[in-house]
Amino acid sequence: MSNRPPSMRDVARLAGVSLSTVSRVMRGVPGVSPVVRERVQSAADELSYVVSRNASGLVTGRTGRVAVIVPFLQPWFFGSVLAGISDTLRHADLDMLVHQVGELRGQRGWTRSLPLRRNSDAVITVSMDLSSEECERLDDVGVPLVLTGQKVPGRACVFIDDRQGAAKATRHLLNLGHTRVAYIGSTGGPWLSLSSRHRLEGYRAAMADAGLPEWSVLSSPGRRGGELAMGELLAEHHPPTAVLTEFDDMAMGAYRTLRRSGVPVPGAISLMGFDNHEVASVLDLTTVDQAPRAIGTAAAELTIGILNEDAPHRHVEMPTQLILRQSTSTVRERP
Amino acid sequence: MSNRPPSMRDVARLAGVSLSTVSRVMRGVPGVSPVVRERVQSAADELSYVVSRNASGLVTGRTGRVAVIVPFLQPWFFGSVLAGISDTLRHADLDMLVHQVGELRGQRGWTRSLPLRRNSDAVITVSMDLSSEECERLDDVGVPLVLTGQKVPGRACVFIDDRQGAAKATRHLLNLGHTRVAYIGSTGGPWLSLSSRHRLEGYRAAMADAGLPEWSVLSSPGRRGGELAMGELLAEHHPPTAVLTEFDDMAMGAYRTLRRSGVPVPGAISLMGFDNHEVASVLDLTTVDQAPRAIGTAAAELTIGILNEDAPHRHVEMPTQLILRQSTSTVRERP
DNA sequence: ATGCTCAATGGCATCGTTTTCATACAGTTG
DNA sequence: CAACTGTATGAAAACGATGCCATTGAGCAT
Repeated sequence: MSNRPPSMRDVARLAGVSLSTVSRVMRGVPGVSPVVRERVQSAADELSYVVSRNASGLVTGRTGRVAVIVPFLQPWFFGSVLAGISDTLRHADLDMLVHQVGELRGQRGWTRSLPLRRNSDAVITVSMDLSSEECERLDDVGVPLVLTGQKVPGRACVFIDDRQGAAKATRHLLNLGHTRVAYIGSTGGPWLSLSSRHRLEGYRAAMADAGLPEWSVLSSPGRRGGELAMGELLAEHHPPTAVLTEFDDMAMGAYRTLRRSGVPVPGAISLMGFDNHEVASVLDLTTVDQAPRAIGTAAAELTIGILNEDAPHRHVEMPTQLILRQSTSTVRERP
Repeated sequence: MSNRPPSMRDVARLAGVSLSTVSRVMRGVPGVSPVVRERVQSAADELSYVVSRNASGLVTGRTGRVAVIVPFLQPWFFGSVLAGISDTLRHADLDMLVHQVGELRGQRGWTRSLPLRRNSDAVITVSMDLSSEECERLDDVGVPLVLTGQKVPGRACVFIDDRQGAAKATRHLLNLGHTRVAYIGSTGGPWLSLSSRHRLEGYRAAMADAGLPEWSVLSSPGRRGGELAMGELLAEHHPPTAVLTEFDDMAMGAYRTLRRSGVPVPGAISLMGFDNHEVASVLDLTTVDQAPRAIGTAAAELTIGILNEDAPHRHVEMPTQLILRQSTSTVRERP
């Protein structure tokens, strides 16, 4: 293992100049003659020297890092958002610190347990659905805060219009001629409850507009919840001919129940999800896309904008898009 | 926005002690009376002070951060590995820096472009399938390197026995009475090529052991490749009665083709994947689990061990496990 | 009382940068 | 030739922690 990584002093010695000059060259600021600049550059290359963010950050007060807080890392969605964030931050020469909150959440003062303060220039939360109290706790860190997946007045946020997305989906089903359109939603989940509410509202609004009665079943979030909820619906005397679920994961559970019960999709029941899960295409599931990667990109851009003080707009609404596949079709009443 | 984050000096002043004492308390080292310790602690809490890793790292030479390098962030697999790493590192009070290499890979000297040097205490690569030259480049950073998803003699690695896993899967199909067992593999993928090779070898070995002819189709990695490959197999005069794919993603593509062609699974063809993708259960896909989260955990533990100098074992082989679901069954010849 | 030990605490140099200020030197001008 | 530019360069003081060494004072044996 190498003894000690080279310091700026080593570069200075090798190039025969002072520390200040090396610093100027490394930061690319003017005020160094081309000859010297060249000499310093090649000295640095020779030692394969890179500036210690630790040390420079100490002086500048900037760490060159952005902390990203996610509830969990496993679900598909977060990987996509992180991918967007990561790519965008790299171009601004910022590193990405990832904190998975997970089960820690709920413990009083989990925001404290993260070593954010002084260790990042900004904080991005991903679908954390923060309470205003939690927001304030994070404000306390003293760096800009950018939220995704929730809309809070006066704060920098990136979000989608869940209400509109769900309404769009519902209208798609209604346009196909369905009148008995049920909704499977989640309840009591550990996060996303705000988005849950909005999606349900969107469905309700669309149904009301069409003058049709709403029909919603709430279950535990996740695949299992979808399975159970669909079971309930099938047990009805007159089951629905179309079902919209709050997210693709629940749709997959519902799909499983349908397959096991021998109910043809979309023959007897049209099924729709929400999210455009990476495997929705495998199931040919009609769904609503929310472009998670683009959300990440937007959040990172917003963050960079704020850090550069040229903060333009603080609210970014991402579009949702209907993805039509094979799991929905016009209504065909069963005999 | 607050003026300036509190420094250790502020805490010291508030608690009426010296800098050294605060430092001792924050690091939890002995040599401070309980009374003072308590006083300092509450002063720190009041200011919601946390130590600056930047500053402490400057002195100790440790950054308190571990860099994780992944090819991409979107695929399900990486999220799971990261989840394992993240949780484990947190307990050791280490932060996780994530670098997505993505398209950068392949550019000469991509290892240089990452600001690793001096900015992390260790580097973990996830399924990067590094060449020995790339390894050396990373050694150059001067911090311990831990590889996952590949086995390199003399280096700290975490990996699974792909060969054995594929052989296990193949034998499962053979035990069900299948004799025409095909393999769908990937070719020319941007990464994972080593693991690809091993899985194919495992399949071949199992077939050879059973005295049966191998039958493999290589296609582009990913779902689309699976679709196409399965199309090819179905076009044969005597299609196989069982198909093993290199990974679940390809199995999903294959599954789609089968569904569209009206071939019942597992009625006419038994289908197996490899990875235990989070949605394999939705499709009731029999597969081989490689516990990505556990891989992450193991890699992080290995890293921590090395950092604490008590590095025990440098090679960790993770077990694979057959996950039996509904997509495989005993052979039933079609009429 | 005196000397000794040991735990608790404070002082200060140090880490590797940035930043401000001072200096040297070349070129221009009156 | 003196005074004034302005541009390169260097010296030194931060930044916020750690870690070594010195100091203090209490407890105890002599």
